[in-house]
Formats: sequence, structure tokens, C-alpha cells
Amino acid sequence: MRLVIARCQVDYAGRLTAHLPMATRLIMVKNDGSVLVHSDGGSYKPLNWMSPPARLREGVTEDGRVEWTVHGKDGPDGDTLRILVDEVLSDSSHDLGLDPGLQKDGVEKHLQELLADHPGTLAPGLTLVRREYPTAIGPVDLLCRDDRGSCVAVEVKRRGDIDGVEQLTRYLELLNRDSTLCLNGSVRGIFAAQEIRPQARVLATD
Amino acid sequence: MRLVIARCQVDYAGRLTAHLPMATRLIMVKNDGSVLVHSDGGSYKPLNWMSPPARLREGVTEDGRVEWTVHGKDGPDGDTLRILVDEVLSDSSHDLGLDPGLQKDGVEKHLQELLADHPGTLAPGLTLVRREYPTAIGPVDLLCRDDRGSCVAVEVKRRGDIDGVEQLTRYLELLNRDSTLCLNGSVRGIFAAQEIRPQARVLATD
DNA sequence: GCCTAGGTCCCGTTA
DNA sequence: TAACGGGGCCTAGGC
Repeated sequence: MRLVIARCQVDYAGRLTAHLPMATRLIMVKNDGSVLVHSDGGSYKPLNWMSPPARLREGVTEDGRVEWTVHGKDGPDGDTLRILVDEVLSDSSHDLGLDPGLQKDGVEKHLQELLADHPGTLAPGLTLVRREYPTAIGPVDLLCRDDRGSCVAVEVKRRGDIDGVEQLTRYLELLNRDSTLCLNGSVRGIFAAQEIRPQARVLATD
Repeated sequence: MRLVIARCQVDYAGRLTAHLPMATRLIMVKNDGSVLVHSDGGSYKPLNWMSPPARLREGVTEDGRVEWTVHGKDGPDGDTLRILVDEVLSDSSHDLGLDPGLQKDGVEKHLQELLADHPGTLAPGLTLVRREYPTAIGPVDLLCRDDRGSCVAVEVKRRGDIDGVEQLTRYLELLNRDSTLCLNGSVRGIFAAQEIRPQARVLATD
């Protein structure tokens, strides 16, 4: 990994165009060729970048200024990052080796597993039929039966937003066309989320 | 901005938990307190991070090892990043100053402006009534009239996905209840996108 | 290989 | 301020 602190101006041209005026920034060059331009603030997202695989070429403009050109996977025809380097304040390289990688836990899948093990917490007497019940428009997170034998479709989300409610509505419409599922009355839906947005709540009660 | 190359182990606990085994990495500390842990590959996203505002405290564990603790906006009760520093290979600080910021061009808004100026490209004889036509559930991107005087609602997207079609469907349902708009027949919808996903196409023709 | 859904999403804009 | 919608989204999983 190469770390360069430099006064620079950056121009990206690709799916959109973006321009960064001349200022002092960090330019990070990873050994897969990817380039990240960071300022001293903001969040984890760089101001401008090039995703791997990429290639950095150091050149000089007609009027003698240092210019770095970074091409993406499609080469000179695809996304391009032009970095005009005015002054280099620091330039260092470091051998980091391969990273063993990240281990995560606690996202939506985990939430779904918990609810699959304890469907009774959603509604009394609820029992699991199966997880990821397949339909023509995608899998229903949890298909359950209540104490009266009626089917209940459960949509699990970390954040309850309007499109989640619509997703559940689509499933319900489809499932209710299946006569084998609505033997004991129509299929109901439960929207389970850690957080429900107001717009979603309005639509859900509709 | 402080740049540290170090052999370290990182643990995040917050909305989820994540663990990074001991390895050599770049630790970037920005002057708003945010911390980014990068490996020498992957994409622009750090392996682990803490968003601003954040505070870094350098401490020592019971058994005498160096441990950095980063707390997020909610302090010790909220998100926490624990960095066990085994060996520091490089440690440098740089004054970057404020960044003038990024200028973008060419995203959805720009596409909408282009279509507003040339509605005829969507359908022959189409003329613009207004952009961002307000409704109870949000603004319609473009409201137009065709050559027979019927209203046409246009939803503009860079990528045509299923939720865009549903958004347009909601608008159409609402607009068709407005008698002043459907004087010359019902309100039609046009879904304009640079790219249409197959799932969206299926729903749209439904 | 494409396509879909989720994210410690981030981020701007607006009510 | 909170919420909603877009993103050069990125990334993992399914078909």
C-alpha cells in the first residue's frame, strides 16, 4: 500500500463526472491498483476513487505538471480518474500482506433465524412451516400457521420501510391465489422489524 | 489526519458485531475523530470503521498490551471499536485543512431535466405540464399531456427497478381519482430509465 | 454469468 | 430535525 499526501486536483469521468478543486488530500494506492482519495473529514467513503481492478499511470501534462491517470477494468475506454499533483508532501509504501478477512454477526439473516426458532413471539400459537418459502416473485422469509391452521406470511426486516410492506403485500396477493394455502381462511401477513418507519406503518394498516 | 500502519486486531460492537484477526493494516484517524481500518485490497469500504463524531482513547489492557478504544456519537453506551495494537510500523500526522468539496453531475436530476426539455422523445406529441407535480404521496417526476389531451405521468429513474414501477402505479391510482386530470381519458404512465430490470418489466406490463 | 436483496449502508434534500 | 430516496452505491447469495 502506498500513501501519498499531496496538494491535488481530481477529476472523475465515468458513470457520472465529478470534480475536486485543488487541495491537500490523502491518496491511497492499494496493491490491487485501486485508488482512494480521502479528505480529513467526512465518513468512510472517499471523495473520489477507482475500484479494482485498476491501473495507475504517472505522467506529465503538456505544460509540465505531474498527472496521474487511473483506468478501471475497461481500460482507457471506461471509467477514468485524473489526478493533477501539484505538490507531494509525503510518499511512503508499506507491505501489509493478505488480510484474513472480516467476521460478521447480527444482521437480518440472524434476526430471521431467531424468529424462525421462536415464531410464538410474533403471535401466540404461531408455528413455523418453513423459512424462505419459495414463490414466483421470490422467497417469503417465514411461512407459518396460527393456532386455527391459517397460513401467516412473515416478512423480516432490520428497518421497516415502505417497500418492505409492499413486498409483503405482493406475497399475500400471490399466496391467496393458492387454494392449498388458504384452506383454513385467507393468508395473513406479519411485518416484523426492529424499527418501523411512519410511512410504512400507514401503508401497513391500509 | 493521522496514519498508522500497525499489526492489530479489531473488534466492533454496535448495530452488529464484527471481528478482525491480528494482521498488518492501515489505521486512518481523521480530525473529526472518525477512524477507518483498511487492508491492502478490497474496495473503498474499510474493513471496519467508526463514523464521526467519534473519540479515540489510547489505553493499556490489564496484561499490558496497547488498546485503542473508539466511541461513536452516543459515547461509551453506543457503538464501540476496540483496536488491539500489537506493533506500530509507522505513525505520522498531516495537516490537510478543510476540503472544498465535491462537484457532481449526470445523475437522476440531470436526466429529469433533459427529459423535461424534450418530452417528445418519450412519446410523439408529448408536452410538459410541470416537473415535480405534487401529490399527497410525493411529487410525480414529470406530468405531461399527449396529443389527445390525456394526462401522462412519467417516472424517471437511472435504473428501472421494481419499486420504481410500484411508485408510478401508486401515483397513477391517485391521479386517476382526480376528475380534473382525467377529463380526456384516464391518466397513463411512462416509466423512463436508462436500464430496465427484468423483474420491473414483468410488473410493468402486468 | 446475471440478477436480487441487504447494508454498521452513506448522503443530500426537503418537509 | 427527521424522514425519504438515490448511489460511480458495494457486496454476498441464488439461479
